[in-house]
Amino acid sequence: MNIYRDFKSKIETELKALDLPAGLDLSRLTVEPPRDPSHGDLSTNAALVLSKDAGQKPRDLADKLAERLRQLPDVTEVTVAGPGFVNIRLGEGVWRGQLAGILDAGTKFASAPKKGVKVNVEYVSANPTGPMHVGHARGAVVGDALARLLEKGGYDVTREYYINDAGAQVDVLARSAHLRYREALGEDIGEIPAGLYPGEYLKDVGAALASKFGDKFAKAPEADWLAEVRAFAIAAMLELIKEDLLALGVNHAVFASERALVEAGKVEEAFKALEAKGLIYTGTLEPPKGKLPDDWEPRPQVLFKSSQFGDDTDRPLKKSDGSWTYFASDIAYHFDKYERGFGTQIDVWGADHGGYIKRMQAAVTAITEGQGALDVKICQLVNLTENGEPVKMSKRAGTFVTLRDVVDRVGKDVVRFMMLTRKNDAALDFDFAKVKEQSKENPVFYVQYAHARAHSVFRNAAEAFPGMATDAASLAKADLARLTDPDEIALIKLMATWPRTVDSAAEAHEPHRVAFYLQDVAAAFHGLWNKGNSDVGARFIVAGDRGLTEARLALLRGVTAVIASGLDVLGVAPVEEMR
RNA sequence: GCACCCGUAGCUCAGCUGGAUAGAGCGCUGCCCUCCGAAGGCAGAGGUCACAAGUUCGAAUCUUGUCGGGUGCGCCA
Repeated sequence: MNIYRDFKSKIETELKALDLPAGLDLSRLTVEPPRDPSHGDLSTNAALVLSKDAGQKPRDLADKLAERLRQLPDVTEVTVAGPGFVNIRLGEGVWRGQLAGILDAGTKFASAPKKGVKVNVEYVSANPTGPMHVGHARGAVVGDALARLLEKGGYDVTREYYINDAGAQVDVLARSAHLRYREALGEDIGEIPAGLYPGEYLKDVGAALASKFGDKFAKAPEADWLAEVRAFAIAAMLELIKEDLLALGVNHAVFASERALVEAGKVEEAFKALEAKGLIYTGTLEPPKGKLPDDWEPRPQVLFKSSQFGDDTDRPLKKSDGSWTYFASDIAYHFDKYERGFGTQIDVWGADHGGYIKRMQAAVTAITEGQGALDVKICQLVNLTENGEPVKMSKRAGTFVTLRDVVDRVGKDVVRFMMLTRKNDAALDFDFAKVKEQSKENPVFYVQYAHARAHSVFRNAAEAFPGMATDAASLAKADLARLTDPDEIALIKLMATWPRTVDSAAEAHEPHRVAFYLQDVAAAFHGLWNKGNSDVGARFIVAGDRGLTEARLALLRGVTAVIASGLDVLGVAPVEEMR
């Protein structure tokens, strides 16, 4: 249920009855809560948007529309304001009905009907060469919350992880693991040579290799063991990564292997598809302006005409030794996703990949002939601090903060919520001390506290009114007409915008909006609560008035449902007590 | 040099894809607990939305330019 959407279609119906020219463009028509509640409950810009095509002055058109809207049931007042806004006020019964609907639907309240649209969200996709660090956490949370948000918005979502297991870095991994393997066999390997991964986590892999292969590969030339050791090490690293992701509550349905893609000939296929469209040629790129790389020299390369699709320059698909670039296999991967039915694709990348967006979108447009759409969400850096002091991170000094460290220290719910308190493309501060603080400065606490506070009332109600049922189904039968306080109605109105929030956040691919919405709901709730401090009659539990108490508990039930529903989108568990 | 992101209250940030008098937290000032959790709330002060043009009924939001900050920039993934 979405009251704003319902009224939009009602308004469209009334517009049709106004005898306006046919074929009006209604795409810009909006029905939303006005910023200033004193203007009304709903506001539409219909007259402003349509006046030109309708050949009427906005105010005249607005007056005619207003006259018709006044006839609708539930509408108590319609006014025309400003340049031609039509403001509608609804009876309180409508809002109480919204609350009843929330109690009925519970956490499913804002779940949109299935759209039958497949969306692929690819996120994390960290190289399988070691455990994940904090930098990966944000992408993991943003991607996962986005997937949950889209599901709630009615999309058919697939969560995917692209394993970069075909490049040079996994060969380095294999060599590093082989060294640890010799170490496990008792050899003194000394210092880890530069260029190899020094991490301790590879010791386990070395030991496992030793028990699996014995000394079979100890003295063998690299060509004999590279493929086997590489596959073994990659598998081990993926297990590590999956454990870390699980600790964060992140679970991908599909792990797509770059190597498998290459071996299946998909890169070749994608290349030929582009070639057939005349988008491949051999040429020499202009040198980059400004600082030239030291070893720059002009070279002919196999290029894709990405500049025809909005990119700044054409991009190479093959290295000079004839092998594919990473870009080439990435095109194949995105084409593969398209062929698997994903017309809408979303990638969540780290900030350092910003320069890669245009070429990837160009490639998707080209190879799907404009049918596929790729949105890329870039996650900016997370600045870790402890009481305001930056946490220094250095791989060499061993002060490297892994994702697991952070989750173990503050818990997955705190990490998840905090990562969503900023737009993904803005940098984020994460202070170890602050995120555990129990005060209103800490948004995680503030929202959880609201949920817990409401539950404390349910617990206390049983004492004040023995036998009173506080479950949603029972409270739905309460006489909601007892809710007359303007702040109570205002809270219901805010809850009624939850489906709207889901829709718009899902459409914009912006899960952070949910986190902000929850803070608004929590604030409205805390405000209502505090009215009870000075005015005993304003409390939720009113001694001697069972009916009023039931009605207010119904309101609280609605609040907990909306908060729990919102937290669920973020992947955060609601708490009922905070002792 | 080019591209992308950013510039909103003293500070940290929202702003519902163009709407009406631009919001919240922190900090500052003044209030509210014999009482459901004060781990909270109420009120006040604080703004040329970096700047300048443009688009239109209407711009923090879209276009262009300028200034300031960040990131990236031919065979790394």
